[in-house]
Amino acid sequence: MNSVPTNPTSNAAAASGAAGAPATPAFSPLYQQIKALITQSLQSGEWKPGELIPSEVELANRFKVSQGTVRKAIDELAAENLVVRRQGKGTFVATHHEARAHFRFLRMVPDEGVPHYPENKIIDVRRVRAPADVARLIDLRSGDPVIFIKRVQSFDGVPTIVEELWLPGLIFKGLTAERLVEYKGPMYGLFESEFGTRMIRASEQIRAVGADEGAAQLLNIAPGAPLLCSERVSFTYGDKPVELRRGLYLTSHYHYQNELN
Amino acid sequence: MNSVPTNPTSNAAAASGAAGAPATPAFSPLYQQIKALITQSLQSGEWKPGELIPSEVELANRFKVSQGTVRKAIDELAAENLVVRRQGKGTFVATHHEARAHFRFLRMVPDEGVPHYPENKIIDVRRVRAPADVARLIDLRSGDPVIFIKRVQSFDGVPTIVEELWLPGLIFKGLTAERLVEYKGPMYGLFESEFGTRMIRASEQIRAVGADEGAAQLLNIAPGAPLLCSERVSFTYGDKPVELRRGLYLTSHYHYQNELN
DNA sequence: AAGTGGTCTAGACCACTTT
DNA sequence: AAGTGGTCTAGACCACTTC
Repeated sequence: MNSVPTNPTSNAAAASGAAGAPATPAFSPLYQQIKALITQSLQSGEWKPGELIPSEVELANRFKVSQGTVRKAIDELAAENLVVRRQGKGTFVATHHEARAHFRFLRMVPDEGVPHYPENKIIDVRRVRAPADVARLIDLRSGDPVIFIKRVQSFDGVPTIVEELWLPGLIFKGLTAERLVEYKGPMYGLFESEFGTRMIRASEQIRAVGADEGAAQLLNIAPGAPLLCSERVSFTYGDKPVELRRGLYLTSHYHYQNELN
Repeated sequence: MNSVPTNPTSNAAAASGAAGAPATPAFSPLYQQIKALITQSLQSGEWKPGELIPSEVELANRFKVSQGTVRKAIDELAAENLVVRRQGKGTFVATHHEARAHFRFLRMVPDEGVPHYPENKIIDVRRVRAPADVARLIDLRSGDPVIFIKRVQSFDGVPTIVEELWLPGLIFKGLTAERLVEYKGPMYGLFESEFGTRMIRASEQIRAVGADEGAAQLLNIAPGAPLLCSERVSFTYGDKPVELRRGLYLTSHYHYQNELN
């Protein structure tokens, strides 16, 4: 990455390219460099989720650029949900410990009535070796240690979601079944608070399948009944995949809500 | 809406609120007003899909504001996919007649290989009266004239999608079966070119269901086989709903791809 | 060379929150 | 009153496209 210039003109000078320099150096706009620096501070934990980051003026002084340039950098981070702006207060590191964040990744909403968060029942937690398909998806090697979690989520007492999670063992080393059972709220909140790993985006593949025996029993439905089947890979900073989640969703009274923009 | 002030200070003056004025007038930032004016020109067809809109400098002169303010307005329109910026060329009205737009609304992609657009087979086209549930969703009254379209879409010759579309009869008056059959490419392209109605966003509800007799026959599968079931309402300018689309998707070799950001 | 969008700066003032 | 993000301006220069 380019270094941040100490005066406004040096970037332009660099961009013009001195004789003998590589043909196509990876130049980027100043505000992108600032954005990368701020992202680094987020990733390193210099500012933790929920905390206030330095003001625009302060960051502008620190990086020796104008406030407008810092502003543009933060604008993009806000658009990517990495930070949250609050007028008069400051800019905060985004966190999964907020109602507004809960339904960004959980898209199941009731056919009638207002969305609410499901209850959580942990079925199984194990330390195992990664199967080939799992390893490939979360950037590990076959046989690497992973944590396997199985759970059922219920809305108003009705079991609706069966999920299996695969997590890199190295990152989530201290994760215990007890902690998972006692924890209320989104698992991403737990990951962020206790393992310093914040999920920032996810990629999901959705299919329809017939319920297998196991799922049918857990969801209290007939085997073969149609279920939504989701395979999701979640990414943390640097587009690093750190979770594979396979879910079966009963869509009799809830549905997957998606906005196409 | 507020009128655009002819000098930079008048908006601030208005925002401070004269004595005796309503308590909470609906003031909005200048750039939002400019954005609304540009959107109006898009909606009215002053600039048609694919066309170049006036340059930032020209718009700034027209509206008597600075280029920066126009820029911020256009930035938001670009973020909402209403226009497309191209450096050195200008800003263009977005259109569905582009490869890049095709997969914004069609989320079915192959499990392996690169996404491509399906072939289209029109099964039925009728002018009917809107059932209550359809009318409610696209902002009509029960019994209002609607156009009903049924079609099957195939990837590589394999029928994969059965869709039923409901369109307000008033807006799509001249729509004929012949035109639909001969038209290649996304239907949204046809709607935009020939009916001046451009879809700008959609809201989708997804479920898993068992195939009914009709769908099973069209998709060449067994009745009861699991299918993705989507109900989508599409909106044009002003958040006006103008299409209801109900689809059944066979997800044996294709899946619904979704990015959670 | 001229025109377009893209970046960067500097300074002013506003709206909101806290002290 | 002081500090924060939000808006708006004016001017400079850059990168890209077209003539």
